[in-house]
Amino acid sequence: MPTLKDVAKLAGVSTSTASRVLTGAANVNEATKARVMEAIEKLGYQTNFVAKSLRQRRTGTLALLIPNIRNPFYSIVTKGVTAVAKQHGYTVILADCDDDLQHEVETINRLKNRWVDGFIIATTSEKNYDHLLALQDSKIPLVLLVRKIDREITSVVVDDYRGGYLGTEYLLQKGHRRIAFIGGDLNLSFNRNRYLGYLKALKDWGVEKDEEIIITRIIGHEGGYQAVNELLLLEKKFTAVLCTNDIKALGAMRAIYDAGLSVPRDISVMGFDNLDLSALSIPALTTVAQPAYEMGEEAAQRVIDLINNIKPPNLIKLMDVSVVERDTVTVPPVYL
Amino acid sequence: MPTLKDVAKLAGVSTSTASRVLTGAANVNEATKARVMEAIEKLGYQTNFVAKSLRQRRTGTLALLIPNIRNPFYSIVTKGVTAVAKQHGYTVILADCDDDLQHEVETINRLKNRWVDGFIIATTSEKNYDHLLALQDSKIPLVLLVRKIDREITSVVVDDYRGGYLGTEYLLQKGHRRIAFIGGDLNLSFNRNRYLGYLKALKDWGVEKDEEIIITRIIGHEGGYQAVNELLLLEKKFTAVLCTNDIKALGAMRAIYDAGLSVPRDISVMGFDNLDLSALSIPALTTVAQPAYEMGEEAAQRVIDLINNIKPPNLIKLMDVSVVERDTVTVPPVYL
DNA sequence: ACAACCTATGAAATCGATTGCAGAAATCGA
DNA sequence: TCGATTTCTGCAATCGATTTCATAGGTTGT
Repeated sequence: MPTLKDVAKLAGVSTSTASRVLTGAANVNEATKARVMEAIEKLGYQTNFVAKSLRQRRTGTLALLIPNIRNPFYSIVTKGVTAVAKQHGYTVILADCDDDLQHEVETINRLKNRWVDGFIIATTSEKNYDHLLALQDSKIPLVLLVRKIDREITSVVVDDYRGGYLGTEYLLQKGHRRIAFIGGDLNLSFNRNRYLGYLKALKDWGVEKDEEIIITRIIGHEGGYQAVNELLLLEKKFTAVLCTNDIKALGAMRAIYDAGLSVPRDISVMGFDNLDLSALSIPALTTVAQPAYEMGEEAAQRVIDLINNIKPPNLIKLMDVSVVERDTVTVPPVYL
Repeated sequence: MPTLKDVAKLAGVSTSTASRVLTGAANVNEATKARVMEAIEKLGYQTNFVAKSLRQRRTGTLALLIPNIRNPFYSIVTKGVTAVAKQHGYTVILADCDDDLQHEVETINRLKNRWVDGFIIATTSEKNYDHLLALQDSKIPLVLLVRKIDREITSVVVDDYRGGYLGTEYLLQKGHRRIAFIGGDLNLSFNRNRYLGYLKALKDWGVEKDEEIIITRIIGHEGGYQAVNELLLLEKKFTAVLCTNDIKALGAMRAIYDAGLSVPRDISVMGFDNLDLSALSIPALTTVAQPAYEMGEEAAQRVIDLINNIKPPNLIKLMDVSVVERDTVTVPPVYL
């Protein structure tokens, strides 16, 4: 691989001048510039980014930490991040933390030593965030994504409260009054907010909440399946289920199907996320859509702004949600 | 951030000695070593990888290029790669090429300048591979993944021929004789091999192939949907469909469902991939499983071996496949 | 014509580590 | 005891770019 020295020699100038041509610095004679360009062309020279990084103390890389890339939501987020990063000439280092806090802490450390210019982090745990505060203190630009903590850190999150509200409201508008809730760990802010949105919608429509058809701490597909089975055992009638993600909703649908009931004729199901697979299920899942791609874009834009010392107008960007109507919600059966 | 110089000063030694302690070089006095370690501890020193990379001419990073991270198959592959990379102290740069050859070429160039130690590439196009040959020539370790080209390059691919054969055989064993085929572009080796496996199984069982129920060049969910609709119009009876991926299979299932028929009672459906979502569909999809995670692991191991000048025993690693029995395949309806 | 000021360029320092070479100190052998 | 060998350490070069500083030569203004 040719170096700048080779280019300079061929062009008959010093490396300083050759470098000036590359960086587009002002004072370079047109003729010399042309000679240098020619040499660059002839040798097929390309800047060595490692050397450049060392000298400039910046590497042109962004780190993106996510809990688990197998969750399709995060692969869409990732695409949004990389698209914007590429536009601005940044390379993205993707780190999958395997839903493990320890892993996350180690990764941050490792990448710090590699002089990553900025971090975008969808943290595994919202409770233990000492490492995030430490990172913030070390002055490396940091943007939190999806998950946020209770401190002054630039964040991009979805309006989960509104999402919970809209999803519930949609069911209420269809005529449902007995709406079961299948959610995740309420210690995570997004789960909690979706739940609060659900409660608020019920309240606004004058529907009494019923603790018995509210199930939380549910994880994954199997969790959704089990939750519905429990609900069906209760013999308490419910005509719709609001799930806090699409995966749980698919598990719920299977339980309903296995019980010999039909979606949406007997029970309507509502998801949350709008993953690709929600359009593929049979019947196709009605769900609250999160703008995953846009969130990735926004986070990347923000971290790049921080790198360039541009302060964002607001610390926390709340992304909007919307209901995507498909085939798992209909009016409730008359026998209620 | 403290540098090695700071450490050396605090320990009262030269940077050379401090460096020797870090790199674990032989001749360092135990007492000095201890003093240096103490200084490292006290300052919280951590090696600067940019400087280290420049001097050692290696960066400790691997590049993983994939066509599209939204394809869940590749997110599993990615996890396999990163797991092994981490074990060996490598950081992975993931590049999503958006199914675009030009994008792939540019990315390779960009990463070359960053002195990536090795490349793992699931190339977008198997036809245009000049850039891959050039990369091979530049002596940077390279492993091809999933997609392969017709040259002497270390590759990790799945035994697609056997996959096509096994899937078909499974249907034949269940009693099916009229098996439709819904496949992708036969110019891609994996599609072609799956198709050839299908033909061979038919032949081995003495079943005549029928071009009319063989549809190729199908893309995605919608493609699978359309393909089945065309097949149903033919009024040629078929009792099973072999799809060359799970997404197409889900599209096929929806078409069958929309036609008022039932899977598997009227028509059996077989997929290929064994994505997470194939377990979530209703009924759950019977499919030919590819060991995506293991392929990622294998590719990472191979590229690391190449970096360390360990030659692999065979140039092309053929990963095994297996049929995962779920609920979309049963014996054909009697009326045939 | 002379001071003041540009313009264009090169020499050398710098980023932060690793490593070849040389030499001091310690150990060994006879 | 003296030379030979081994052990340990430091100096300085190196990786490949960027950037500060100095300066030669040219231009401008008065």
